[in-house]
Amino acid sequence: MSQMPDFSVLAATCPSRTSLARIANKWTAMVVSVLGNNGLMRFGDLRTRLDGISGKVLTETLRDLERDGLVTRHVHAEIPPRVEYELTPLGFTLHAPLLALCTWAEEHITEVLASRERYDVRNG
Amino acid sequence: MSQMPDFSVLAATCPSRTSLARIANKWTAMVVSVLGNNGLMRFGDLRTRLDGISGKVLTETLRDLERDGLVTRHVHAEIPPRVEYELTPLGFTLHAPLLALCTWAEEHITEVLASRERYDVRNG
DNA sequence: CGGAATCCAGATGGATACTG
DNA sequence: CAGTATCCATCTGGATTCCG
Repeated sequence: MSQMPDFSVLAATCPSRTSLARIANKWTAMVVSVLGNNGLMRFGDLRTRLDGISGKVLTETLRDLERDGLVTRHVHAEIPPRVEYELTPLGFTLHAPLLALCTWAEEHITEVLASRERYDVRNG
Repeated sequence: MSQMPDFSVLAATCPSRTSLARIANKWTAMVVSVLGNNGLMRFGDLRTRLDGISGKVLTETLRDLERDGLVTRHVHAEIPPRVEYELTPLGFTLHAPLLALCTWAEEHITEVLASRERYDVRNG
């Protein structure tokens, strides 16, 4: 039978690590979660939903996701312009895992905050 | 019935976003994956396993994980010193989700690389 | 051995102004 | 509206050195 090359994110020069760096990222998790929940979304709506993100960072995040094949960009020839984004099938395979991270953060923040307080009291 | 406060990572000032920023991170994903697979591990072994990580970054990552209650640090009074790390029960709840991200990167890197090439040809 | 401290180059990210 | 371009402050992370 044919042999798949062995990729490991643990190897410093393995290309898979560059992909991990993109998906294991705060904004990526939020963008993929929101796009996965809502389907097609305009740039501006995405920006509003991801409270606090700057236009520059959202643009860069979306462009990187598009480059990796996780998001599709739809430009409409209208004035004013309308640009919409949606997950590709590949991107959608990340929706559940990344949404899980967002949900984890929300569900466990009370424990995390308590741990931080204990840690900060013990130390400086 | 009692009411849980609503936490949302989508809200810029919600503390859960600080927790998401910590867990949705390349090195966190790798550290938690490796610790979850191997149990108790020495600092040096972890450093060797996470090929390419600098001592400084590994120290900081582990300290932040410890502060958030995801990792425990065990210091042994020996010469030379031995320091071991392991996931807490809370940290272990992240093992499967974060390992899934590492595995995703390895399993889909071929598609991702192909997409990057197409993108780079179309654009500059 | 497992750090802490220091130094420093480069990446990141915000604010602002401008454009099709 | 959805960017792009520019400027600039901050953060990140590597390399090196030193210590218990």
